Amino acid sequence: MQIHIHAQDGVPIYLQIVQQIKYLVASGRLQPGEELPSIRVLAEQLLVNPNTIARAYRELETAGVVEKRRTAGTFIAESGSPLARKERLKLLNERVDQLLVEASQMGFELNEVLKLIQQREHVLRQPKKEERNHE
Amino acid sequence: MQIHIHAQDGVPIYLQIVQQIKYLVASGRLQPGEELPSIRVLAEQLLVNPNTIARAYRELETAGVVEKRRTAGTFIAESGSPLARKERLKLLNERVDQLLVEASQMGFELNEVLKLIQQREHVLRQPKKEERNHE
DNA sequence: CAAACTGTATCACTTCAGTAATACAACAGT
DNA sequence: ACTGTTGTATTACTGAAGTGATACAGTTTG
Repeated sequence: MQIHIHAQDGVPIYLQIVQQIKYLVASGRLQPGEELPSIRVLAEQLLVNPNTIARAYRELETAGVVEKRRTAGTFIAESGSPLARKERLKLLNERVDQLLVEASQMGFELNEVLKLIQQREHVLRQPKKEERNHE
Repeated sequence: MQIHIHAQDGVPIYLQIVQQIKYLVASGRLQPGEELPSIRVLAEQLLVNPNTIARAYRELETAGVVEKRRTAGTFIAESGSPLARKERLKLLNERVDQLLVEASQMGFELNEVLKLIQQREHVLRQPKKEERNHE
């Protein structure tokens, strides 16, 4: 599994991991049921403390992205997050609000935002080999 | 100017101020050229240290929302942020990506996201007196 | 020029987020 | 049962973020 840590990006390591795994799942490059590297293995690979990986995995589990089986390992969860639709909608609403306020601040029109979203969605759904610059 | 601080929300005071002022500008309730309360006055009103307000105003100035005139006060900036379009697009792209990944994680389809955005935009653009629950 | 107002700068205190070292507990396979 | 693998828990260090006390530096205006 390809995960890259950018040391002094300001973004904490465990969060970089969380985000990248979410990307991988969202784009289908990690499939439900698939096993993730064990905490220690990934820790060694990325040269960080196992606790840091453990934390990332814990967050991913809370978010419903991943499922931990006691002594067997960590796996991509079967379906989407088990949160109630109402909860999810509330969360999504907050995100959308943030986005719209920022966009408005930056002087973008609604149409531009919508167009941009369709473009990015397209990119996310059809990840080609060339296209992996996510920063 | 109506700003409310929720003490232990986890969100730092200066950020709450920044966000609320951005909302007020984005929704047109604060107009370009309008003067903000002086640092000390707002500090007293909100019962926080003047430094905290100063910080909020500084961030807003950096973001291009606000303009400080040495000894005259702080005012809503005339036009949108002066950032180059390219910069703004890059920022917006990041936000959009985040949103889409989260939405996908939560099991939402593109159409639902788009619809939601149009709803929220409508709310932001037409703020009625009754409609000021932004949390 | 003194008083009253702007925003600014410096420094110190406190808390907490991020990370690490290290020891623990459960299960699988030989 | 032993060994090696999981993930877990406890504790401690460190640096940065958030806030505050307090002093500074320009304008305006009486």
